[in-house]
Amino acid sequence: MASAAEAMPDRCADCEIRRVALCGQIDVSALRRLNTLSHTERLRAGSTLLWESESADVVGIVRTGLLKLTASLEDGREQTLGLAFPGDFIGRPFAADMEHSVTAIADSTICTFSRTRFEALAGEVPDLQQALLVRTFKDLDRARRWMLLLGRKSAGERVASLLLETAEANGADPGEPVPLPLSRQQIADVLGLTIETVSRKMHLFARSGVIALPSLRSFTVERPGELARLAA
Amino acid sequence: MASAAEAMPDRCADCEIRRVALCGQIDVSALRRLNTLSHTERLRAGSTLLWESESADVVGIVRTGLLKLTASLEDGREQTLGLAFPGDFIGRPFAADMEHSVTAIADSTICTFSRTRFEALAGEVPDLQQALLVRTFKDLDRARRWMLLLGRKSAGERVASLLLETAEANGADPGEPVPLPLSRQQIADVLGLTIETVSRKMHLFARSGVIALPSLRSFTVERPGELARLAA
DNA sequence: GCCTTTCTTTGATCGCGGTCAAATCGCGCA
DNA sequence: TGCGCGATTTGACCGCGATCAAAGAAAGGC
Repeated sequence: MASAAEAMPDRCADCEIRRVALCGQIDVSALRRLNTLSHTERLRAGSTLLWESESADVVGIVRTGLLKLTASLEDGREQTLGLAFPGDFIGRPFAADMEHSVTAIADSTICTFSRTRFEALAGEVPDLQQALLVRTFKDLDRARRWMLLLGRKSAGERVASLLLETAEANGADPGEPVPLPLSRQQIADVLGLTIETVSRKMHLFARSGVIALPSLRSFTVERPGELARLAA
Repeated sequence: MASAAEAMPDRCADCEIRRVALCGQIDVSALRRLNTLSHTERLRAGSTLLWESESADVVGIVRTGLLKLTASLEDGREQTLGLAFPGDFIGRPFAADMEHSVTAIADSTICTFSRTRFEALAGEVPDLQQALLVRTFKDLDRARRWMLLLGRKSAGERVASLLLETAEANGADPGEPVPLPLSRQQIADVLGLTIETVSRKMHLFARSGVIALPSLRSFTVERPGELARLAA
């Protein structure tokens, strides 16, 4: 039994993402302080939490759902810069303006914190700052690996790469259906392609027996080795 | 006059990058501790300091020169993921393996540190860790902005963007020559294009009077507004 | 259930940028 | 100054992926 001084906040006690998120890397007293700053934000699919080139006064940790980070050109062309899964950190401590928008793809809940108060707490809790640093390095490496895909891979290689990563992230065995949380347009925005090209390549792979497409929002990997080869 | 206890290390006293680098964000006593860990590494243009997918036991701060971060596919296609200018931090604290190579483009000098010792010091000096965090956020936003270029911009827009950024980074006025530290191949690797396309677009802009190409390794901006428009 | 709306698929065509090839430039060096 | 080699430019051509257009399939509303 934990004493009153060590009690974990109710909201955190049964939170499954604590084992993968920042808040699982700090001790209970720091967690209690972090929790006093936090508000739970519920976001419907399609609504935007933070806007590109506007100042943002909140940061947060994704609790449930799925969000995308995007940047756009004036003429409307859009590129998805990354996805934020449960446990991921969003927002920019120590910077006023956002360089990208953050929009919910699925209904999502986010533990949000005042940016300035989070910054202050990070300054006082080295474990928190270090966990955030390690996570940011991972995000940077993820972003850079995606640059190789965007700069040098063909359309087929891009689609195969995404399918492979999705299947692996789900730990799916060959033949087992893998949920696909993104629409065709969202896949195109992630891969830097058009919706038509995405559709064509997926059905090309399906016709050749590498994958199957049992429904719009799922797929199965029939020949993992071949899919890996196609991803280059 | 500083007392002996506060004396700045000789190597740092006259170092011009201290005002832009991590080492300028920490107090003198922490700087002295950091300095005791450091070795000066001299790198000839073309030689590689850190290798993709190999473990790295050093991190460092670029002092002079210019380096590139690159990732490759098995078949030899290469993408430049970023450039490291004087003051930039390279390497991955808290991670054993590199996800990209770090190669000198020009002769360079780097203050290097044992990765594990740097990690230990960062844990003891919150200012150091915070400065590294802020720098990493900036690197992440830089990388993500480049993703928009790689995913959604045309060849002409990519070339114009690079020329514009280079001119702005040099604070060059219209008509004034801007040094171009990259070869055509290196430009192509940064932009996700081929050398032929880069050459064609640069000469197209020169013929239309937007820029001039007085030498292979320099250019001038003749019509800044038009160049900005071309960058989209 | 049926209708509307939106998303996806498929087809036809076009143009950008890659590929292959050759000429030319520029720099180091004898 | 002329030579040699790598880097750059230029040309010809082609294929990939974008664009435009239309049909088909799901999803939501009444």
